[in-house]
Amino acid sequence: MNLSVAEENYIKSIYKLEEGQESVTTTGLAYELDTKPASVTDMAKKLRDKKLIDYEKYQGISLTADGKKAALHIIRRHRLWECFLVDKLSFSWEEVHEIAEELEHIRSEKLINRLSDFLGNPTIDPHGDPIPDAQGRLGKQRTQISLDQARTKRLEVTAVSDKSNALLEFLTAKGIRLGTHLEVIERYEFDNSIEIKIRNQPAFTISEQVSKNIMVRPV
Amino acid sequence: MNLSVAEENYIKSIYKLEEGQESVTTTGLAYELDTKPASVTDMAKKLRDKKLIDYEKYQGISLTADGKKAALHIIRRHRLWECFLVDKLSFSWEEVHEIAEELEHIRSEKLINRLSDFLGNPTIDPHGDPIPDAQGRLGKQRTQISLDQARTKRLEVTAVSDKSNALLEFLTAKGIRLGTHLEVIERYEFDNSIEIKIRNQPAFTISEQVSKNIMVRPV
DNA sequence: GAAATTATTTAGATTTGTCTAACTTTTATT
DNA sequence: AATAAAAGTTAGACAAATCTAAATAATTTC
Ligand SMILES: [Mn+2]
Ligand SMILES: [Mn+2]
Ligand SMILES: [Mn+2]
Ligand SMILES: [Mn+2]
Repeated sequence: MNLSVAEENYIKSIYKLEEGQESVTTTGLAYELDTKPASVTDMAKKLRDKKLIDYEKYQGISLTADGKKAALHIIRRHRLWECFLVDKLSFSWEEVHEIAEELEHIRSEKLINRLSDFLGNPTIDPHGDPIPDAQGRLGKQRTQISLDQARTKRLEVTAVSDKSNALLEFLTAKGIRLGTHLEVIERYEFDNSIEIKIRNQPAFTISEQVSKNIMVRPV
Repeated sequence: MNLSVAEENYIKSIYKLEEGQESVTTTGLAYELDTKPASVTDMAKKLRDKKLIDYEKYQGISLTADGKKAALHIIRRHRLWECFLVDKLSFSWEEVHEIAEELEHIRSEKLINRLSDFLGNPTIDPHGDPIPDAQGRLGKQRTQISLDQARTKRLEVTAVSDKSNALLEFLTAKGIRLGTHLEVIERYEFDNSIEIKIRNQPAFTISEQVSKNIMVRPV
């Protein structure tokens, strides 16, 4: 199956929406891809013809087994390139998503497997997301929850859900990276903001919007 | 100036043909790009509108200064990616052209300059071709001539003109690489074939077609 | 220098991916 | 249940890149 760049981007976005439990709607996918609902309907028909999605009009979209497999291969490429950019070319984690968005469409099995070897076959990308293997399999992920739901005090940052520049730059500024250990000092019920402390640095407060997008595990 | 993949491929091919002294004709460019003359005429109008080429109907095509600059930037990207594939991912020189043909279109100044640094700012690619700098300037090339025209006996291979799989695999099989030192034993006038010797290995004969595509310098 | 051949351009079609505007279906509200 | 609002689809258009077939220009051959 040889997919166009546009088709690959759709498949990847559908996977992302499905992953977030949301049922995939025409409008939601249009928003995700920064396009119009009419365009989504058109593409949905095409992807259905290629048996990559199940789609009946007015009934929403879901990936078939083939579609899911395709998605995982694109995600593998995306995340491996992100690793390359960060580990080898010293890009920061907020810069890589955009470039990987293009690199992920370079089609060569050999290239991507060599790249993986060159990087030491990493299993998570610079944002803490797991990298599928050459067969498109995801290793079982470590249990992680979002910081706003964590109920223990001492936590380690394992991933970031939102990859926007805005959030990633904010986290960098605050000294929050993958692997950062933090301690919850206080939770304020009023606005669900959280006061946290990193090592010996002075404590500071982060909003619910931020804490929802930081994934952590107890430590 | 934001160019499409198709436009970039045209610009690069025009540069290549101009470089080879040939005047750039519609049919010649169509052949080079594996497309049809009618398509070339269409694209020629578009590139003229963008002021990248001079073109008047029936009068052939030539790059403007802007077009030449654009070409050199694409060539820089192509050749740097080739270096990456060979030096870092251990691809062989006959495998890299095709993949670089896609990678060259990834648009990010920062990416390509970081890549260049990562590779140690190489000045020649795996086929012996010079790599333009970030400003699109080519360093002065070492004087080289094709093996069929060389008049001295002891020579060093500096580049290969033809990048086809067929030739590159042949050269690899014969032990001819960039930097290989060879000695001309005999030139046969009948078919312009040449008998050569590499180090202590037994001499062998290569055809004019091959020797025309091997660039050398006296040593 | 006229005829034949070759090169180039144009006209009209096609595919892919997108859009707007109009229409239809579904869902929410009263 | 009727109506209003939101969500989704269709119809028709457009731009990019390509093609085939037909027309035209340039070049070569005799
Ligand atoms: Mn992409
Ligand atoms: Mn990522
Ligand atoms: Mn290319
Ligand atoms: Mn090369």
